[in-house]
Amino acid sequence: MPSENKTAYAILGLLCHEPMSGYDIKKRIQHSIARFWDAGYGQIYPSLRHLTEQGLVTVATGGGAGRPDKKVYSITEQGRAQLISWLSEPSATEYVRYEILLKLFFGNWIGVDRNVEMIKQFRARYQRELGELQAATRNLRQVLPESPDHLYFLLTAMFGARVYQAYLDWADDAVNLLQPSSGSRPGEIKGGALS
Amino acid sequence: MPSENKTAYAILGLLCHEPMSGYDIKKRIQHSIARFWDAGYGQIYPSLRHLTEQGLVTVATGGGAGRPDKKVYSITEQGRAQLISWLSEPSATEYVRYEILLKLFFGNWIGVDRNVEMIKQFRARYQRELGELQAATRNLRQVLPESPDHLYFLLTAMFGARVYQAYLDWADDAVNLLQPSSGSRPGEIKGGALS
DNA sequence: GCCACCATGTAAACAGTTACATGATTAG
DNA sequence: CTAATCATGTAACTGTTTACATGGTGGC
Repeated sequence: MPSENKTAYAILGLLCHEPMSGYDIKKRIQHSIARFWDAGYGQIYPSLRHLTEQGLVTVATGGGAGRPDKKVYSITEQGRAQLISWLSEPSATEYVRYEILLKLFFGNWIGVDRNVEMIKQFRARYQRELGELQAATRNLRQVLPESPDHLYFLLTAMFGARVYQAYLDWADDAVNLLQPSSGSRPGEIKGGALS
Repeated sequence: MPSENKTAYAILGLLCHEPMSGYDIKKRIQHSIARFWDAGYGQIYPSLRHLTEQGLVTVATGGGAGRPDKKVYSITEQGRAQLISWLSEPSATEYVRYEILLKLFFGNWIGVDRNVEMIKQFRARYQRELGELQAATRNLRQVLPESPDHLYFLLTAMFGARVYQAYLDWADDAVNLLQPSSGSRPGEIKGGALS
């Protein structure tokens, strides 16, 4: 998907908060933006080299006692300006790829039970994730008054919570539609999204 | 994203219903699976060639009066078997890329108003799409008793409706959090996803 | 005559994943 | 001693988008 390397902006954004190594960036991504924008080492290291060549970040090698090969990257004034400029532009439309829906769309070629099983697995996955997200959301809301810098993190967590909850609600609707026998009277569907 | 060409399975699935040209496939995708699995000509035509080479589909050139260069693709028994085998496998986890959340995550570097504006644009986009989806969903539900083959299409439409509604709800929460002044009392947030 | 739509494709660039390669340190 | 974690990177491959190229048909 050619655009202008959004992942590099993600890295720039993280470095805007504090200087870090590529390894640190990966970890930071993991428990912040990975749910909606993930990146592997195969993207991070080449991006850091590219950003360095462009003068948007600088490197400071070594330093840490006993581990001389650690490279700490810092954002430059130029990099900061570039990031802010990008942040102000309107964002591209969302890109999603739901293999489960693709399979389900052609679900009439396999048995109902197999489709139901797939949906239930999907549901279980996100029930777990929703639990974690809700805990994080509650936590962030509590500390908001003291540290308002967590506001934007909270917003993204809230997004996840809303969407994952929608996943669960849909999964329940779907199973009820496919297996009208188990649990609800035929034709009965609860929830407001259908009315 | 290496996997094993899921888009080819999408094409196979569409051809399983009825023989079509590459051009027809593109249009069919547009108003069926594009919301969760889109594909352009640059993927469709090469995929069709590949599928033909593998013997999963066959081509019938010409035929249509006055337009001799139309190629109609049909799925083979082998293709059908391959599709069904794939449908039965567990699906990979969902792949998403939300540029708006990436920008919002670094929202503290730009003004609150700009973030709010971005969220409102996001909201407007999906409000429109939700309207269309809900209309389609209502329609599909009505014709379900006569034509149960639309069941799986309905399920994917319901998914979209649920998720897009979640987008709208989140957008309202987010704007309220960022601008406590306009419309609601400070600290007040409606909706169940936060409690 | 022009524009929209039908219809097929290719090539280049870009984005992203996976597998590989290397080696130091630390906790059990 | 061995497993996990720290730490950096490359190369090959796959998937996707975009831009380009071509030409016919039908309506205004």
